[in-house]
Amino acid sequence: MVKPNLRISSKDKKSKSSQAEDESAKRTRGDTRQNLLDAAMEVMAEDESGLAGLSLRAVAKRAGVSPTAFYRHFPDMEELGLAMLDEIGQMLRRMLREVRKVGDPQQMVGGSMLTFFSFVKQNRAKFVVLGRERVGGSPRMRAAIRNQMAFFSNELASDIQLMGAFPQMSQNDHFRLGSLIIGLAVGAIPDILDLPENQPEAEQELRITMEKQGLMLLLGASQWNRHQDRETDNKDRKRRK
Amino acid sequence: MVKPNLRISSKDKKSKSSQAEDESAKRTRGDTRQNLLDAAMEVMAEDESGLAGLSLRAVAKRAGVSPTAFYRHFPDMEELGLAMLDEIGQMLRRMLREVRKVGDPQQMVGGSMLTFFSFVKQNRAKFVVLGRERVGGSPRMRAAIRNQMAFFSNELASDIQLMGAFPQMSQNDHFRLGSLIIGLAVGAIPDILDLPENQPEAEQELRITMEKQGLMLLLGASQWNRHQDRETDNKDRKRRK
DNA sequence: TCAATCTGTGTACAATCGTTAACAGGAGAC
DNA sequence: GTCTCCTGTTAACGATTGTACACAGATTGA
Repeated sequence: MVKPNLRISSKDKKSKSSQAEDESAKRTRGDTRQNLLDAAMEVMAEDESGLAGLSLRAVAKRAGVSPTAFYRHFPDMEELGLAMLDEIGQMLRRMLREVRKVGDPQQMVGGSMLTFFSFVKQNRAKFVVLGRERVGGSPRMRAAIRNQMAFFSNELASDIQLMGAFPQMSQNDHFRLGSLIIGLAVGAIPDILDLPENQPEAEQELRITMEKQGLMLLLGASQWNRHQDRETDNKDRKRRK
Repeated sequence: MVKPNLRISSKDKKSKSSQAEDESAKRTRGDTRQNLLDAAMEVMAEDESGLAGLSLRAVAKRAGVSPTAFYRHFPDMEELGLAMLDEIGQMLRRMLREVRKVGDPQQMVGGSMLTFFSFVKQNRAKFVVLGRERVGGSPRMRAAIRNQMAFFSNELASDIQLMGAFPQMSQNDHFRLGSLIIGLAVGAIPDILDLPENQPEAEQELRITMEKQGLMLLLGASQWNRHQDRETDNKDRKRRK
């Protein structure tokens, strides 16, 4: 089983990251590093290339800075990518905190989909990066993303376990359920991102589908042990810690 | 591999590349178009960029052809990408045919994961393209992939429906189940592709997880209507073609 | 106060990019 | 035979790329 090794933000210097989304204002003064990060995400979201195909000069120009200034903050594009991932991780943890307030699994899944939706729409660029680099990025990038996802699967799993809804389900299977739910959400990212703008019914449709699918998962989990028992629990006693 | 080569001062440039790779045998003569397609997929699989960041010249060189020859077959890189998708679709349909031989849903899910695994490993480059362009590609590309996936969800759904395992489940919910399973498989693509080479136990672990997750889905589906009935069956009047 | 360190600038250069243009060999139709 | 596509070539272009270098103001520490 994957052990999540969460990479905490490395540098945490001023970290006065402005939450305001005003494009022009936030670029006017100071923190070039942050501007470069934001610029990179913007360019990636508009343009249709991955981090690998991202032009250093384009990023610098978008950040309102000369190309060579880039090297003052990042030795590499990949390093910038990893820094982006830190930001994305923070955002995701914020999301997790919002999801965690509920105490009932069923309600939690339903509500989670709602928060997930709003987070994707509010942090569009970040999710573009996330979804894109998960498959296309460098090995380091992919590994980092996989870690993030494993971390969330774990958190989700232990949340559900603490709720005690499925008391006989093993920890491993709790984790599998968690990663199943996370996978459902992550898999829906491209669908959410490509949602037609002025057509709320399509969004509603997708939302309902996701909610129903989430409930289906939970329902399966609730029957899991019963099923496992009937199946004369064959090859699952190999590791149960 | 020996071209006519009757120009006066030819440089014999491909003497090196013609021997090293097993792949190069198939592009010795004839069908340049196919060679370009294969070359593009190879470059994409090795390189870590999407189709957008793919160099026309690199593809041409890999195909053993001059850059300008590209235009004889494709006006555009995107057009080549769509052609690639056609090939990928064929491959997927081949896979579907192999999966369909089973008559029992539970067995089918278990077996499907196996065939899926072997297909991913056998067609690595194609799955790299598929997973990557699903999120990062051009709108046309993304739409085409979404279509493919919807097609497969549909096929899978009607297969399951024909088996009659969940008689009271609506067609819509059958479709949701289908896309849930497809999503599970697609979501696992990056995990499978990144599997360490010489470590079969990790692969086995992933396979078990996928199988269990698939079964969890089915289990949830089997309880679906019971649950729905209890839930004061809300409105589910959507259209599907 | 002087010196050092950051952080930005502009210039420059070699590679590589996509694309156009002119041209040549081969194959089939006549 | 000739004529005409089809498919490949080389040469060349202008643009854009990443990066190295030298330099300048601003901040900081002594």
